[in-house]
Formats: sequence, C-alpha cells, structure tokens
Amino acid sequence: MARIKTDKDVTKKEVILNTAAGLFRQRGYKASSMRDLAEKIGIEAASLYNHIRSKSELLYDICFSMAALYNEHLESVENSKSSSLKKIEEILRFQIKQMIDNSDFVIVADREWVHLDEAYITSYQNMKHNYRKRMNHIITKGIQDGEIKSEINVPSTIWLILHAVNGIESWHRSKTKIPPNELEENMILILISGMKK
Amino acid sequence: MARIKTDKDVTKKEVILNTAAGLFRQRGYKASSMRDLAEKIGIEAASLYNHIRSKSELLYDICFSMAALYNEHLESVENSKSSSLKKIEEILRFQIKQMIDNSDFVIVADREWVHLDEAYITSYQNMKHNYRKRMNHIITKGIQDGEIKSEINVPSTIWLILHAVNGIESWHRSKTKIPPNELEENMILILISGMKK
DNA sequence: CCTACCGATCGGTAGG
DNA sequence: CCTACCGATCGGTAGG
Repeated sequence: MARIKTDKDVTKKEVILNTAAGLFRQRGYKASSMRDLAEKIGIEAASLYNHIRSKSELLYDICFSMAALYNEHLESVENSKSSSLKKIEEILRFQIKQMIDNSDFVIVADREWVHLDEAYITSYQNMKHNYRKRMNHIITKGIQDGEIKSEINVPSTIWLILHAVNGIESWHRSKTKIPPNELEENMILILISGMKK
Repeated sequence: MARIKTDKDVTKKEVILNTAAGLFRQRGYKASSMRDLAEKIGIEAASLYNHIRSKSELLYDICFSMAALYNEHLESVENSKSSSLKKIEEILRFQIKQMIDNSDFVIVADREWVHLDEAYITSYQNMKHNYRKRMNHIITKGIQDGEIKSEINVPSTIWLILHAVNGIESWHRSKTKIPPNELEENMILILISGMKK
C-alpha cells in the first residue's frame, strides 16, 4: 500500500527548495543555516526535516535539476535543422532566458556546486564537461562550413560565451535597469558578430 | 619608541595571506576554517592570531588590495594617449594577466566579497561601481569618436567584458591546456572585433 | 608558538 | 509541526 503524495506535500517541498535557492544565492550555501531557511518560511528548523532529508539534498536538487534542463535543451538544439551559428545563438538565448527567469537556481548551481557531497562532485563535473564538449562540436562544424572564423580558439570561445551569460546576474542587482530583451540582443550582437566569418 | 617590523613579521603575514587566498578560493570563505588554514601552514590555529587580527581581516586584505591594484591601473590607462578601443584592450590585457598570475586573489575578491564585514560592503560596492562607470566613459568616448559600434549597449558590454575574463579561471582547472597567450589573443580578437565599428 | 578552553552556532534527531 | 536536545565545529582568548 504505497502512500500517495497529496498536492500539499509537493507544494511544500517546492516552497522550501525555492526559498533555499534564494537564500543560498544571497549568502552562499555554507553561510546559510537551516534556521535561517526555516525562519524565512515561517516554521521551526526541525520541521523542515519532514519534507527534506538534509541540507545537502537541497543543493543536490538545485544543481541536478538545472543540469538536466540544460542538457535537454542542448539535445533539442542538436536535433534541429539550424546552421551552426544559429544553434549557438539558440543556446545563448536559452541561457539568457534561464538567467533572467530562473536566476536563483542558475546562479546557485553555477556558484555553489563545489559544496555538493563528494559522491556527486565528479558526476556533476562530467555533465559540465560533456556540455562544453557538445558545444565544441557545434562550433567546430561551423568553422568547417566556413560560417565561423577559423582563427578562434574553440574552448576559450565556449568559456567566453558561458561566462558572458553569467554577467547578466549583475544586471539584476544594478540600478541602471536595462530591459532584458535589450541586454539579450546586445549580447547576441557582440558575441555572434565576433565569431562570424 | 615605535616597534620596528622585522622581515620575518612581514613574510609570515604574507604567507598566511597567500595560503588563505588559496584556501578561500578552493573551499569558499565560509567553508574555510582557521584550523584548516593553520594546518596548511604548519602551526596551531591559535598561533595565527599573533600575526593577524581575525579571519575577516584576511578577506578584507585580499579584497581591498585587489581593488587598489585595479584602480591604480585604470588610472594609468585613463592618463595614457591611446585611443578608446586601445584603452579597453589595455584594460582587458591587464585583467587577463592578473587572472593568470594572481588568480587566487582575483577569484576570492570577485567571489567572496559578499562575506566582508557589513561595515565594508558598501565601500567595496562603491569601488566596483566607480570602476564600471569609468569604463563606461572610455567606451562612450569611443562611440562618439566613431571607433566603436554605436548600436551596443554600454553597461551590458562592460559586464560582458568583465565576466568574460572570469571565464579564464575555468581554463586553470581544465585538462585541455590552452597556452595563456593564445587565450588572451583569442579573447581580445572576439571582444574587440565585436565592438569595433 | 603552544595547551587549554570559552560561548555560539551548526545540522540533525527523538519523541510527541 | 513543535519542544528539547545531541555532538561537532566554529572563531577567538587567556596565559604561559
């Protein structure tokens, strides 16, 4: 007789996860205490453990759900009929959109994954490495097809792209509010035109 | 009768600071304990306090020494006779050089400054804001002079540059070793040619 | 530079 | 979901 999860169960865990993501982003994983988290939600620290197993599980869920999302998207791009440069643009637009709509999860996964339990670190690193490798294939094909400058160094270009997107985070905290779509178009403009042959 | 610092005093504090920077980079400021730090140096935790005042002082020294260094360099660039685009290139080369030669300090300052004592946070944020404002002036002049694309959004371009440099850190950890100068030239190539009119 | 130790805070459990 | 509490670890001090 399996216990059936009610809607309430699901919702509460999500509330905890979302609140944790906001807290971890603001103060960092190690500097965030379960007491802080509980207070933000309005319960006692001990009560959290009716919904989650541990603090480290929260970080695990944040990091691996984002990794799954990014991998899924990359796969759909790989299967599309677009040109290589267009594929890179699609990846860039997806990442920018995630950074804007879902910034707590994106930033925490990117910044705090080093605090994952040791058992998961290698697996997470492999996923990141694999993601870059698949981007490498797309760009390399773009160079072969004469679409992309052949002088560029592919791995460092990938890092440039990946870390440029992280820059959007500062925009969030900034006083000089730039409309998200303007930021997106500007980033596409510089990076894509910088790669284009 | 002022006490005169011997060479040994200076050296020991620097050893502590350098070791701390490496540790903070690896594990993060909050996750690094003074006992870990002492062990790396080969003394007891209590002995650290003959050379430093507190853990937070270490972070303060790391962050504010880097801020001073970057500000000094920016000032020398502002006073040079180069064109605006050349000035941006000089700033970029300086930042890349720092990231390669002095990566522990650069990365810790960039990533861990949020853990500074509250009394220093505002001051540090102001320095960062001021640095970006001065870069903004240089780029804006480049646009007026017809050197730089007028379609680009200046603040988001600055963020793009600043965060692109951070990408070099991954290179450090990477297996695919790219020579530093190749990385530097590639980054200049994409970013500067992306901005150029 | 060490031994010994402090008060505070942490993640998590027991039991209801 | 709460009260009560645990063992571990933290930054830092006293005193030599």
